[in-house]
Amino acid sequence: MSTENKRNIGLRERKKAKTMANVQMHAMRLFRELGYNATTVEQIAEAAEISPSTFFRYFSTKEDVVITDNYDPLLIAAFEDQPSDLSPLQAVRNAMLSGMVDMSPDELDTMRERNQLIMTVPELRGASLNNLIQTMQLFTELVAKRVGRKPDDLAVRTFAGIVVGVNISVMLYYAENPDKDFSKLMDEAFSNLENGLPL
Amino acid sequence: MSTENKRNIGLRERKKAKTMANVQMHAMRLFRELGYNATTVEQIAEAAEISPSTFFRYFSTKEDVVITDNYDPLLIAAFEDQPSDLSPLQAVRNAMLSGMVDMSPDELDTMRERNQLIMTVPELRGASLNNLIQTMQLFTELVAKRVGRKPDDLAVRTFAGIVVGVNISVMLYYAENPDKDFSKLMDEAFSNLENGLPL
DNA sequence: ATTATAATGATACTTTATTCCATTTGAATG
DNA sequence: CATTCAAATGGAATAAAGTATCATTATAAT
Repeated sequence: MSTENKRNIGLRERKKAKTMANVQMHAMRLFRELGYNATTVEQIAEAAEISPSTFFRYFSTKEDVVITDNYDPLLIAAFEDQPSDLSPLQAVRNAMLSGMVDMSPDELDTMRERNQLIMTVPELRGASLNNLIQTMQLFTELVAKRVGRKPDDLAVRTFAGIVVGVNISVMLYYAENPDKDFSKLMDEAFSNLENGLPL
Repeated sequence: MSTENKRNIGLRERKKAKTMANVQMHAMRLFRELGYNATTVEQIAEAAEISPSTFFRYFSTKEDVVITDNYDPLLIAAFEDQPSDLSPLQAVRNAMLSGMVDMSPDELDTMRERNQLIMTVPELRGASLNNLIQTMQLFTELVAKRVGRKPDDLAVRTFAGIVVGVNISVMLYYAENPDKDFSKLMDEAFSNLENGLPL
């Protein structure tokens, strides 16, 4: 190990990230043009100029090419940054919204298309919900820490489940109403929850 | 049409129901013994003494042999039976619990094993969550009707999402703690929600 | 008893996903 | 700059899920 080799951002890593993004881009384009099920991994691989085997090295399933994201670390950081005088619910709400406000129009567009595809295609919806549950388990840890309870406390679990439930309803609503503002919908949904579900 | 042919419970229908239950039984046994992924549809078909093609006529996917149930009609009926002076949340809570109290120990056992399998195997969890969303959409209609709002009202949607979220957390908790009483867990989780998530 | 309809089994086929191995490419070192 | 090492890649072979078709068998209706 020489003077500087801590950072993993050599040519190799940069190339991998580039390939990954490229594959996702072509995949989304093909899904848009042909439909998700009508598009084969072989076609995606060909469009991205890689072999099918390489595709599966980047994404372990066809679903993953749509599902894979890295919002969790950001979400965690945002949650832990929330002042401790906020209620857990307010902290979650702020954390979720903070991630969306500073998204470029381009990123918002990508997210919208992704959400529509995911919520429309059963396989993707299932995979995505599975993903949400992992996020939920992460959240359970964080919330437990914050309120000084154990992560296997049913109240903490229920809290995390409810947050996920709000997310699901908003994602579905947004898929049906893509012209609305996602962060506003999320904000509104959390408002309802904070106000004790006024129906 | 003769004097009596309204009821669809001829020999054919009875046989089908029997075959279906038989396939599910053998599938669950094999999944228990070999694991879900290590069990092939061919093995299930052989154990149940049917052909693979017949398997796919009963269940459109391998997942479906675990997921398929018919609780929705019961749940709907139970919800609509709730007195109108109850809040929507209380009505949902009662409806969900009413379905569980009169289950035989045998049925409870089956449900416990099913839940554990589903929550443990990613594919099944995804498929099951997808199913839950369908139930959620059903519920959205019912709640909207009950409170006199439209089914595309975000508040109604959020409410339904939250109910689903509670269910998810309880199902996961129950999979990890199979010795607890499922209906008690559900009751406790809804209590937390009604009390405004005391954390 | 006969005709019509529905369920079944057998076969062939497509696609997803996994595995193994030989080859290529980038990284690190003297 | 050449060489060595490790990682990424492509190609081929394989297994299982799921689909489509068609002949056969079982049930229902008259």
